[in-house]
Amino acid sequence: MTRTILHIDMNAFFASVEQQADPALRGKPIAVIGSGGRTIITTASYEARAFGVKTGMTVWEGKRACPELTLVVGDNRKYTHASKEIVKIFRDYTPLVEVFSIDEAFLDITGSLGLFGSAERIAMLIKSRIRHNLGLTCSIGIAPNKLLAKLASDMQKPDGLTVIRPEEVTNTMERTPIKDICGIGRKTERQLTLLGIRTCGDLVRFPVPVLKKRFGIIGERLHLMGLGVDDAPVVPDEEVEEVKSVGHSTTLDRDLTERRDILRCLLQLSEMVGRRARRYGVQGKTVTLTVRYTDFTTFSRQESQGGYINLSDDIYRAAVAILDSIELVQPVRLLGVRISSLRHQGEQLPLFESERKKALATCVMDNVNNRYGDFMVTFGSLLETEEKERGSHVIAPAWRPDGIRNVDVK
DNA sequence: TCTGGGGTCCTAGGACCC
DNA sequence: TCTGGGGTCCTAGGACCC
Repeated sequence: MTRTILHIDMNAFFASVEQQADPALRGKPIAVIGSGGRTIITTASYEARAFGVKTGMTVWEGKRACPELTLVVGDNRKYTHASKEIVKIFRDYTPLVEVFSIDEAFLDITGSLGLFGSAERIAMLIKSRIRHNLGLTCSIGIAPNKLLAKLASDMQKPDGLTVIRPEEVTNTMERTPIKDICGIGRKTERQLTLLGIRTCGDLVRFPVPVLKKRFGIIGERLHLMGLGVDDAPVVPDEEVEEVKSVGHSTTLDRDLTERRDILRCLLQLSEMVGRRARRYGVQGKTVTLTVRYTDFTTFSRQESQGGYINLSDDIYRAAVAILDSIELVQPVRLLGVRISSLRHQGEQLPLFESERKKALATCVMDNVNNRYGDFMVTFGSLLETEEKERGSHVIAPAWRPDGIRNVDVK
């Protein structure tokens, strides 16, 4: 049966939310950035894009492209709030809403067409309500599957509405560049280009066995992508799988060489990972430490623990143990801590008195921090840390209001 | 004055056990 | 006085997404 899928992509989401919140920013070139010393541009307003300011640029590059660029440090709470409001609107038209990221969603409206008339009408209603309630614009793609809907939403920006009808698929794909397909990144594009493949039309005509030999399992998928075929269902939030890992990493304001500086950073990261894991109610068996050197070479080392952990102190000890097994040969630019192989935490209290006390103290600390903000209460050694180095400068467009999802597009 | 941070999935090789 | 093979767990790295 033919499905009707909508993909909704908010236009310059973070920047638009900031412009709505502060009228003085409207109509101006602005860029939303992180709070760290070596941050990048997360989102540029359309006014800024006109000057060539792009996501991923350094602040300095952005300023060079557009000297009057206004920089705004991102505020996740604003975006989360806006995102939740938008998702509420989606749910008025179908229960099948898959929140793909903080500013993107797929809707399966196959069953809602009878009630609302047509896909275009639903799309127009959604656009007008988002504009009216939040002052934001979005681009919507309508197509028979997720791959094509996502492709369509990208075709007209900002404030676009693009339909790819089943009978138009072959024609559309013929001239679509492969890099426009969700799932074909820079590396794959380069490899395909070397094979003389530039459009989906080229991809479809290329022999599948050769693709399979070159790309393995992905090879077959690539062929289907080129055809515009995609059977992946829209998976509503309730059915989304459990989170598989919890991690934090940070690019330091300056490269570190001193062990005590590195340890302090690891403690801070371990605390952020632990607290989030405890909030999710999960424990991890594997701890991974990631290191990036000055010259950008990046590597990770992981170690399975004897049992499942989520106390900051336990994570910290594991991270330090891994650190001690490495010989650092350059100053450190980035550090990351992650736990994986997760399981749900049971209710049982630790067996030993000392462990029970540690768990209880952690719980009290979490409550204070959850209520009053990050790092109000924390380990003693963190208190020497500079104010600006503390806290979570997490600003990630892929971050989801409620947990994490499966990105699989097969 | 270079290059963020949150994730998922896949591959490949080694250890270990039967 | 032989050299197979399957299953599982673990580790490292890379591609991709927003």
